[in-house]
Amino acid sequence: MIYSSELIKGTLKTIVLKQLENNKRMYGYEITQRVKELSLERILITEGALYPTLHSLEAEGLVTTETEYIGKRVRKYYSLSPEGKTKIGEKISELADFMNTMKFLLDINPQTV
Amino acid sequence: MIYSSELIKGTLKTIVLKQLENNKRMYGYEITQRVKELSLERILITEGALYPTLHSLEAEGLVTTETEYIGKRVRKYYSLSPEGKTKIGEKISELADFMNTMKFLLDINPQTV
DNA sequence: TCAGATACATAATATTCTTATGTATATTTG
DNA sequence: CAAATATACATAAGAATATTATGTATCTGA
Repeated sequence: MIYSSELIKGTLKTIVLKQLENNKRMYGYEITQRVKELSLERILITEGALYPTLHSLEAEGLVTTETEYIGKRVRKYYSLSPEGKTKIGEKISELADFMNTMKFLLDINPQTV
Repeated sequence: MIYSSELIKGTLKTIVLKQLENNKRMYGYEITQRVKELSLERILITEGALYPTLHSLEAEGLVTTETEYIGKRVRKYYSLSPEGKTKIGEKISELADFMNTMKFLLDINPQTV
């Protein structure tokens, strides 16, 4: 089951920044594959969503980039900037808090996983 | 702290439908006030977001409406349709599942609340 | 009386997604 | 070895849905 896209809206930047926090340096395609794998195929980030998001994060100064060539193919690596490192902590706190509020609002009981 | 609007995107219909499940019959303004109260002022639904959403839910057949006059002032009550009752269960399941995936992706530890 | 709350609605604008398209290289498989 | 698939970037048109602003009107409390 793939999550409906509305759900992912609003969390995409957080997901991307978190991957960069975990892995130091990643390129776009790698992020989509990693998230697909970690989410057991349930979060599929399309290219049309990913690249504008990465460009936006760069414009906000939250990530920095380095372009490399692997053979003849270009690859653009992204890393968290110092501001990005601060931001990801804030975003995760806010999301965690929001999820607790949603659980309460929607009567979702904690699961024993 | 008010949640950033991006977070609420994608969950607004679920929040509204859940309130209607809990309270059988509510009008728009009442929903905004109830959600504001239950969320401890952290989820503020604006009118520009609420009314188009309610109209959309009606167009989808998930809610039915009755208009009443309280004195001279009109009030439009919303109730879940049978399809809406089914839908809210599905939406909450999906959201609960999504939140578990997000916790895992973002290394959010369960809180002892 | 008059400010603020109640109660609906819509329009212009912004954001951000989906879907489609474009370009190109690398790898796997029949 | 040819063709399909995967890798890898990017942008544009269109859709969905939010913000912000505006409009109308009634009710209530200080």
